Amino acid sequence: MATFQSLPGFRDFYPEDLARRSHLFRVWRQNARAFGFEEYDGPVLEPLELYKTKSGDEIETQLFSFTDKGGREVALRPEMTPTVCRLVGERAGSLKRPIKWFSIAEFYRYERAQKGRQRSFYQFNADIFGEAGPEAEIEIIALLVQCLAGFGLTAQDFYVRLSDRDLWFFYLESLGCTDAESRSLLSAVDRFEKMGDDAFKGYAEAHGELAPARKAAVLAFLEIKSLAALRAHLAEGGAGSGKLAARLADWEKVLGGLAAMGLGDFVQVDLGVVRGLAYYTGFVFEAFDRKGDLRALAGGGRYNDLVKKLGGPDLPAVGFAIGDVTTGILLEQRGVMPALISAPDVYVVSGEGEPRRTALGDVHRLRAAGYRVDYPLRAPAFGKQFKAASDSGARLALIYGSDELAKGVVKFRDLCERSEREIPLGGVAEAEKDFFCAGGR
RNA sequence: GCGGUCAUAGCUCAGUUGGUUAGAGCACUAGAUUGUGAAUCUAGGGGUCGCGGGUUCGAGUCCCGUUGGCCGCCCCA
Repeated sequence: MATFQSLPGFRDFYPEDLARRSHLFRVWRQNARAFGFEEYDGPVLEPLELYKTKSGDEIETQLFSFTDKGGREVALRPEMTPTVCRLVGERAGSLKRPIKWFSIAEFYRYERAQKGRQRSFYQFNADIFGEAGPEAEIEIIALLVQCLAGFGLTAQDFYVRLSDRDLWFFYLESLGCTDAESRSLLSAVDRFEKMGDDAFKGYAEAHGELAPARKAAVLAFLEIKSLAALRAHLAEGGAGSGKLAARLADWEKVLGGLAAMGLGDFVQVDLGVVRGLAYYTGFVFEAFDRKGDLRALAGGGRYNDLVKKLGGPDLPAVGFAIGDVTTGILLEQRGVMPALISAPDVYVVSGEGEPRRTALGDVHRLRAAGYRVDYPLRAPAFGKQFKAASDSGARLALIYGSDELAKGVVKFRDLCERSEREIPLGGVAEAEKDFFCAGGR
């Protein structure tokens, strides 16, 4: 049996594992629909160039890529964003705005697997296209919160850190930074939390030592953890700059909208988050567990230039993705992963011969009516069958024996109450209906 | 790509300074039990001890390599 193993970073999903995964998908799908998002999907295999165009040539080292038999350079999808940009871009002219789409799909990345990260994983992706205003951020962040809160997680379990790459650029510009310097500084900000002062080494190498005053300004800015602090900081710097003032107004809208939805406790201003991805153009956000011992649960932001860059029309967009691996770990940790046992509604016990034939007729009728019905394929002794009925987790057992048949009845046993009554043959479907509608389920 | 650590049954593990045919609990199957439930007793299936090589009269045990898991670094769309 040890001859073949699954590939590193790829998981087997035994029924109990798949039940957990399906639980995630169910909650995500249900909430996305509640928010008015439509589900889509795309190909698992895409042209390698699609990802190189979006992320640069180096990305290939992180991809499952190969040359197909037709000589095409292809890659298993490592993310959904380029695909959905293509889909939306192709029909942008005929799609009603705003375009609110979601998907649940499997992705592949050729990376070293570790805690919370596999080479194959699933993501819920949600995006809004065609709305450039901060109203789209409110909607997408609210969905992100609900896609975690929907499991029973609270603001004590996780939170969303909200930042803004535009704000950073405008701020650095007001400090006199060139565009190249700003980009380098943002990459330092991204690493600062983890690396401390070493994060600025890359900047020093490229642009010379960072002036102390400028560094102090950057550090003060990334420490900002509230809207009030941001407001005060910008006022202090005499941020009369129209750009900064306009961004601040957008911040007021986003945080005000989320507060109005009752989600204020889930969102934390945190300019220390910038996300390394160069394609983000405005607000960026990441969801983390409050204890901080897991990697990011979800990440997203605005990417107004990407659809165009990938060959589509000029279409503003904002979106996020949640992964199944870290989310699953968090749900287990917080004890909100339900016990997902798959029990039938009814277990049918029968004798051999005529009783069994009668039972099979009812088994099928009940199944066709939508009940989950199980029975032993090869009927063993009655004692065994009762144990099997009990083990199955079914609420009800139906008993077809020669004694019952002789009387024209079926025994209807409530396995929880351990009570039993007789119902007339042919009245089974109706009795089930009465039982389960009365709250027997 | 780099470092640490681990690997015995489906699961959790035991296995003596290297010594006969590798064990236990749980789980699974069957019987006791041809009509009433989580019990008990009995029996059974399931292992090339991750894989390969070396040392040795003899390796689950010692050595080397390799693959895989876990943890961390790089990266993280």
